[in-house]
Amino acid sequence: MTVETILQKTISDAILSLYSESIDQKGIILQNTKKEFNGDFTLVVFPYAKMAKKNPEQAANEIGEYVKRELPVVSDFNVIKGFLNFSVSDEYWRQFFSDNFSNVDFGIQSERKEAPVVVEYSSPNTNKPLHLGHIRNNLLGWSISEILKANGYCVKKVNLVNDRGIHICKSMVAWLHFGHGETPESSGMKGDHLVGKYYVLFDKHYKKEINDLLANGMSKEEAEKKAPILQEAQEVLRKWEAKDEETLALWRKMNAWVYDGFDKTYAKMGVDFDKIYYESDTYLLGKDIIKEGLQKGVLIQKADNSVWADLTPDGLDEKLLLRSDGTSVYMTQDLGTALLRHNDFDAERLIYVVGNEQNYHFEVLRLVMKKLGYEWAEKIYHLSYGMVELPEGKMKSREGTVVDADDLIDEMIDTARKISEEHGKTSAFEKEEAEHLYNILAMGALKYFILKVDPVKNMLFNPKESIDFNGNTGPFIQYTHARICSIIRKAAEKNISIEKLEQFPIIDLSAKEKNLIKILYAFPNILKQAGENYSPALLANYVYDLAKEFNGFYQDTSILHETTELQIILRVSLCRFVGNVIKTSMKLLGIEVPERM
RNA sequence: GGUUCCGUAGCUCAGCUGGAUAGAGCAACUGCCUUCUAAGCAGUAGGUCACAGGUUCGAAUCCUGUCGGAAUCGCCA
Repeated sequence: MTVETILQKTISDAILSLYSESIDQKGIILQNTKKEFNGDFTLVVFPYAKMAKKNPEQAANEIGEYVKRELPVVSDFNVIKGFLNFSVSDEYWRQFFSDNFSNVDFGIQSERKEAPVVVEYSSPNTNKPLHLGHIRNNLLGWSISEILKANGYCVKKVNLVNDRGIHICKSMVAWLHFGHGETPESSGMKGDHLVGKYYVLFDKHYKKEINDLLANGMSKEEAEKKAPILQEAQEVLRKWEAKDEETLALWRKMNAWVYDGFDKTYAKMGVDFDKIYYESDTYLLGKDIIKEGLQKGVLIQKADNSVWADLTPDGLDEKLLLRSDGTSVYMTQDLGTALLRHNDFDAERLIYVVGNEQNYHFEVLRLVMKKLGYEWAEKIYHLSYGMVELPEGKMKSREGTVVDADDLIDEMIDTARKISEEHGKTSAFEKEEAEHLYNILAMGALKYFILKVDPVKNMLFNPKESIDFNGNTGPFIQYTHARICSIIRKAAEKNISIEKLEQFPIIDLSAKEKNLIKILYAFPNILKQAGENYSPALLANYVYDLAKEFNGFYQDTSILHETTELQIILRVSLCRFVGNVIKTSMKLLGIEVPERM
């Protein structure tokens, strides 16, 4: 039990005994006392003062007296206007500190919850390489999965690869026309980039054909449909659906190239999956559900045989679920895969990490599922995230303003190398060790930069200026960790053993030490909130605050000097604690922390 | 036009379920490397929390409206 829960309970008792009002202890909200005031936890008493029909100050004093009398851990209290500030005894903080400082799993929930949480993320198309938008998706999906695991959930990370459809056929057609048998081996290109190259070539050629047709007097709309290369792609799609062996062989070959490329990018980003679904296996799913819905009469069939869901009662419009020719649309498939996933995992929650351009889609998905009688539709949660914008505006593939994931990562590594060498940081490093460090720093900078922003918000990414190594950045936190490791190494050289903690209670904590301990104390709660809100940003901003606070402490405290051995032990232990929490937080964000840099 | 989301310092972002004097970083300016790593620290300056109403002891936070920006409203995925 934490002090907060004990305080809540006692306050609840106090209100009951003083004012005969019963308030659930969970409804008693405590906040951390602001730095400018004395105390550790603050109760805002205005609501209870009203209840007690007394003025706030009087009520605060009464509650304060009661709590101080009943709770030995509360050493004192003070009242300012309607704010009741409790001071928790130093013994409590020291005890908390010595109980937890060496716990590498501090804050991690060890009790396992039974039902899994399924997190779908990444979900790439196989016709082009991953770009900056995918990076946000992948980092968010991976990190939130790890955060949920740390909160005791059994998490299944899944990827639904969109491996079929007109887009991949476009790449195939272009490759047949212009490829001359080019392969990743023959060209030295990464497979996904190679296939992407042909997708771009297709588009170029397609545009040219449209222009030619326009020049011949055809309408724009017609030209877009009649362009020969597009018709060819559509023919390839028909052949694919008819399981034409030659088409399938090419499709398999080119997809294999792409997967090979994706795997490399995923590995660089450090993300992984427990299960991969392929749309080619699932794209026919969902039709049965629709039929069932028709029989139940919750869906409507129009004269042309197309099937619709009427969502006007829910404030939306009508949504197509089956085309007039009986083929399925995106929504049909998603209905099917949702059911499949529910059956596969019997999950407590189905999380989809998908961009906010699909907010409407998921709203409809949930509503239709419910209409069809699947109560578990409420378990579907769309973890929606905003777009990544560039200084020039939106990323547009046609205008070539897309930031390629692999290019960006390489560029980051170059930057890390350049800056590190300028600082002369790695002159003593072996070459291999230095390269490894540049890698860690580059990915740390990139990941932290993206994860620290609230997912719902669109974010701006300036490739030239945004990725920095100073200030609120990944490398700053990594740097803090490296210095902590350095202190612990030096302490070991001085034969300072931090195991002698039973001696701690006789040492007074300085204000700065106490402040750090209070920040550390908050970690489990932050972790829980990050899980509940599906927001790695919460954790990222917390760990920055911690690192910043530690740096201030580091600067004006002689951790290893000019003091008694016991004080040194205490401070080194504090370093250990801060280091552990930084390491854990960063790990959950997917960021490695080096021991020296 | 309908719906949803966003709007906080010059720029990029925090601000937990309403609480005390709105916080960081970057950029600018001042100091600090003989002392555990200066990728750092301390400080100065920078705000009508888009705007207007409302709710209440109390609003950046909740409600309504207005103005800006984004997304979406395809028999594309």
